Amino acid sequence: MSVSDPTAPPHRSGKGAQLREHLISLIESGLQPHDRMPAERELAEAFGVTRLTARRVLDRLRQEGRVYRSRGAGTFVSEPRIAKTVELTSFSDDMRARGLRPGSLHMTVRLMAAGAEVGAALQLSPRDKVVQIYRVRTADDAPMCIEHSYLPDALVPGLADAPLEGSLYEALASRYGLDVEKAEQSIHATVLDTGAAVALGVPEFSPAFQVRRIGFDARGRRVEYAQSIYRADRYSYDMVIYRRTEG
Amino acid sequence: MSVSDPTAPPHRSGKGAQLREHLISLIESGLQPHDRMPAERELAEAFGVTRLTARRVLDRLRQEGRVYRSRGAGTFVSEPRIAKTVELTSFSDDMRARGLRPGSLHMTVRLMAAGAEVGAALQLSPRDKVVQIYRVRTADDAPMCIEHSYLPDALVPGLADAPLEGSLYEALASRYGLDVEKAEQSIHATVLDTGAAVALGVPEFSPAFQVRRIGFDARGRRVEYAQSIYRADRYSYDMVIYRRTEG
DNA sequence: CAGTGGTCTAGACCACGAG
DNA sequence: TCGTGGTCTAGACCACTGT
Repeated sequence: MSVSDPTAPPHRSGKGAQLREHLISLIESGLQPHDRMPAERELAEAFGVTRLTARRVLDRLRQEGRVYRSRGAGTFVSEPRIAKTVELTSFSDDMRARGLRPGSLHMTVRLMAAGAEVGAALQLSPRDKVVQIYRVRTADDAPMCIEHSYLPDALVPGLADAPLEGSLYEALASRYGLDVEKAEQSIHATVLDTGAAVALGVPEFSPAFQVRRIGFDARGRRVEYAQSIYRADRYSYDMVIYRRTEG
Repeated sequence: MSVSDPTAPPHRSGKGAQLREHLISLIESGLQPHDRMPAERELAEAFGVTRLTARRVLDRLRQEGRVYRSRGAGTFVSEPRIAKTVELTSFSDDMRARGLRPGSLHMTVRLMAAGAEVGAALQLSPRDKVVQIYRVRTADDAPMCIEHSYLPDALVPGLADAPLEGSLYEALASRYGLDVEKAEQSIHATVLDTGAAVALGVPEFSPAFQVRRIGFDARGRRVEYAQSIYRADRYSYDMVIYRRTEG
């Protein structure tokens, strides 16, 4: 069948992925918002797949907010997305999605004991070793947020010795085979204390987001605890959310 | 086949829904976190459904964060959720999920011209009529947020005359058949001005969330524009997010 | 009424994980 | 090697929408 490419991740090949690419280009260049998409049976015949395959692709596009579906009527192009779907992204990807160039300042990496707060978040003993990464993250070279990340040293041996560049998540994947698949995140509104205000280059007591995040891999292991402070004047949290489909 | 019940909404009946109920009770009472769930083929045979049906149910449980899946290994129970999945909820449901009793103070309802900001958000002419609903929302009788909601008068005729109690979304569904299925939401960190601080009963310049939301129905019509200010000392935004499954 | 999406059946082959 | 999830085929009946 010559369908498989052992180096490709799941989803990348397969008929569904090809149909998906076609539909996305259709949405982005051929159709207007609220235009009707081809019906499931139509797509199935035109692309030589079964209706189920066409359906899965359309369902995913709906989940992403690109189309909406109405039983008995059809599938329709959504209005252009002004906000991103809620998903887990690295700071780098997040900034690029906003049209900004990500960077880092003042990075320090060190090995330390987890202590109470980090230990509780990562479910380690307070005496267990963690790698702490401190960075001032920049967007178009201006400070955007202060980030403290903590990773269990047992999962990332030697990380403290090899300086990392760019995305931490990419480094975790390539060096340790660790993929952060899920995160629990809590966002608070706060104001900046003196130290944070200086680091971000804004006045003291400016409004800010405080984000605490625990990252999990596919097996449910706690891989990362991150605490970030974002400048509110440059950052807003935009999302598309859906009502639960059922009780 | 006697499967259908004309009064039941989609999903409520059907073999998938029954299997789902069984699996949820399994997760909540029979299994521990990281225990393996029955395999797809096993469930299919035990419940007299095809593997595809069992698979859809498990996939949905994964999407909700209740299980995680690993190719070649199996499907496993997730750790208890300490944060809610991101989904569109009414203020009332949100508060109840946090174990608080929702209420309202100082509600006023009036008919007004949309004007520039509301008109742009709802894609109406600035001279079109909208219903404005102002409420101070309470949790356990203490102020939690200030909310201004705007709805196109053409979609909710007479809403301004009949006082509403409880959830706005429930009233929209029961009186007008309007279901808000999707929302675009933008959250900013800010500090309270004098008027908002007085209404919420906290000091001036206290940190706060400002939330702007546009609600859409299943056909993509703009049904609601809401602007809310939440006290940061009582409110945090908690969520579970997932990494995109593919490029 | 015809056409649409929602659900389901009964199989199949593949890639991956663990023993 | 064997069981798992991931993908796919070729049909079917139902509920709902719009004409």
